[in-house]
Amino acid sequence: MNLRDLEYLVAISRLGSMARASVYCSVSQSTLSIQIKKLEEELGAALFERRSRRVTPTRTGARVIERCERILHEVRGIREIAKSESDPLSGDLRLGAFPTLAPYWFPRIIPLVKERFPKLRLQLVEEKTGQLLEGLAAGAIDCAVLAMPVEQRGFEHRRLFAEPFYLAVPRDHALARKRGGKVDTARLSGENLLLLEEGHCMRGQALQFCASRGISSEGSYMASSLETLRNMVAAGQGLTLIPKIAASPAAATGIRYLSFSDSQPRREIGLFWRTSTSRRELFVGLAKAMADRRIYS
Amino acid sequence: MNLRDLEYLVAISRLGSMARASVYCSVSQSTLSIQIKKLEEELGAALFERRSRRVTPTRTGARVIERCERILHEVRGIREIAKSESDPLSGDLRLGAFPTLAPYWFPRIIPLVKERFPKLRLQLVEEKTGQLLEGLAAGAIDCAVLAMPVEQRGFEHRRLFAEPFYLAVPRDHALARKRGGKVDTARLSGENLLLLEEGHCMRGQALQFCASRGISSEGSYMASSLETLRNMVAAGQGLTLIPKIAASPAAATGIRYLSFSDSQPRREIGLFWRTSTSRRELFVGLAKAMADRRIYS
DNA sequence: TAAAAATACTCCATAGGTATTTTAT
DNA sequence: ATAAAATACCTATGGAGTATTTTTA
Repeated sequence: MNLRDLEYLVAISRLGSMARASVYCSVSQSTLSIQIKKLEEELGAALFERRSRRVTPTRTGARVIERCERILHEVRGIREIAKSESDPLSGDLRLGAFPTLAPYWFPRIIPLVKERFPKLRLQLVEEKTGQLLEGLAAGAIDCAVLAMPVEQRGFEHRRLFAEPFYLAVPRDHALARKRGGKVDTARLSGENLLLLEEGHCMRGQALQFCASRGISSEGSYMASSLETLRNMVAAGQGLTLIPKIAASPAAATGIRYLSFSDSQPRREIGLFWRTSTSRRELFVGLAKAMADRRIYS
Repeated sequence: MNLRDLEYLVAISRLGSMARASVYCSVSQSTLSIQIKKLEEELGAALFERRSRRVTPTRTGARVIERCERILHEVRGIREIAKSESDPLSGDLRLGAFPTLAPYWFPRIIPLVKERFPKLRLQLVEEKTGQLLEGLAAGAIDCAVLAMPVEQRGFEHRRLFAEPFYLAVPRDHALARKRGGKVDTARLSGENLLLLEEGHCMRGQALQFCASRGISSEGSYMASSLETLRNMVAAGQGLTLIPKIAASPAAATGIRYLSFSDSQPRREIGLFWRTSTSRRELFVGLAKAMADRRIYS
């Protein structure tokens, strides 16, 4: 059996004649005659009654042809799907980002994607880096915005931007009074740096920052979000690092954000996808658009 | 595109590997690789992502494979239909009969068919001969019980039985008093023979009977059924012919049925089907069973 | 290095064509 | 006599095989 055979069946049934159907199918009459005969032999049942002026389906044939029509409809559906998604800039796109970036960054790139890739249906996924990598590897996510570097193999990426961390201090803290809003890391010894809980990539970055500068990070409490950290700082529990994108003035109640007068800690952000993807072209384009766009308003 | 290709798609998707799917499909790995590539080219879309350890469907591929599974399910359905109906003694059978036979004969052959052709689903159609011939020719009816001869070409038949006509007379009629329940056609001149309306094959038979024996048949009223004719006879409106099968004692209220002492009028009944049918075997068998069965209890 | 897919080539089964015969009206 | 399907015979496309190369972890 063969999809073409099914088309023959339907055509013969519709036109009531093998000769006419052969014209419709652009094959010879003998081809139809032979193919139908073969199919009947394969199925072990007569599908058509050959009459003098016309060919009519048998009862069995009629039931078979009904199904053929459904099948051919599904096949047309397959071609439609392929056609509509053959444009690499269309279709569903599941984009992941980690929690200390996602809520601040997603709102800014949604309009960008809408404008530059209007046929893309964007689905946003906020997960910690570990989950994102799993999802990416499993194919549940198409691409993800991650802090670099990423150890796991099998991914390709484009760098999007580097983002500085600010030091968040209580408004009434001694450091907050430094003019210029800058602080020297040497001044931080003895301060308590508040950290996010395990699993957040930013926790690692903060720990690295502490380690490289001999700062204590024996946080008695671990926050599960930047917002909690911010509240803790405002409540005078300690200091913390806040990525620039999350340090909007509107969220500065009771807090001052200081940059560093010596070396600025930062995170490098990239867009990652599976090396094996068939949508590489799209992802490269996306990354380019995302890198071009000014993130900080 | 090709049904086999669709099976390949599904197998690869299920097994996550072309090599494993090739074993499952009993073809070589290269065959799958090539066929899938061709299909992807034909559709203009990537269906699988080739990764180092496994092959996974792309978004498009997943949607296509969904449809493939439906299609393959329908195809299995086609094979099922063919298998279940490949037994010529099974399936639906639309059997027609004309109105002066159908209501008396159908009840007697239903048990016969049930017993001898248990897998046959019998559908009974009662129509006048003209309609039956049309339905038969159009394929709406598979076979029909008709009074012979049938002029129209394209049909084959087997004779089932010959059925005598009785003369129905009012119980108090002079003819009813003849001993032995027999009547000579010579005694019928001057009697009024009641007829069925146009379209009933039995009307033609009755007219022929009248013509061949010089009997008047200027019926002022034409009945639409044997039951009406019977009522009219009982009411003393005239005489009529009644086929033996319809002349049960239970239906004899106020009526006597007489046979003829000279030549007995009769109708010959046969089972007819299209010459082009693919179920000839079944119809011949059916006719044989019907002819064997004693009709009159 | 190993495991998988892709490629190169060869072969042949079969869909398809043309010409002709058979069948049924 | 005509119109349609079936058949005979030939061609060629493309599905499938084996052997090998490429790719990626």
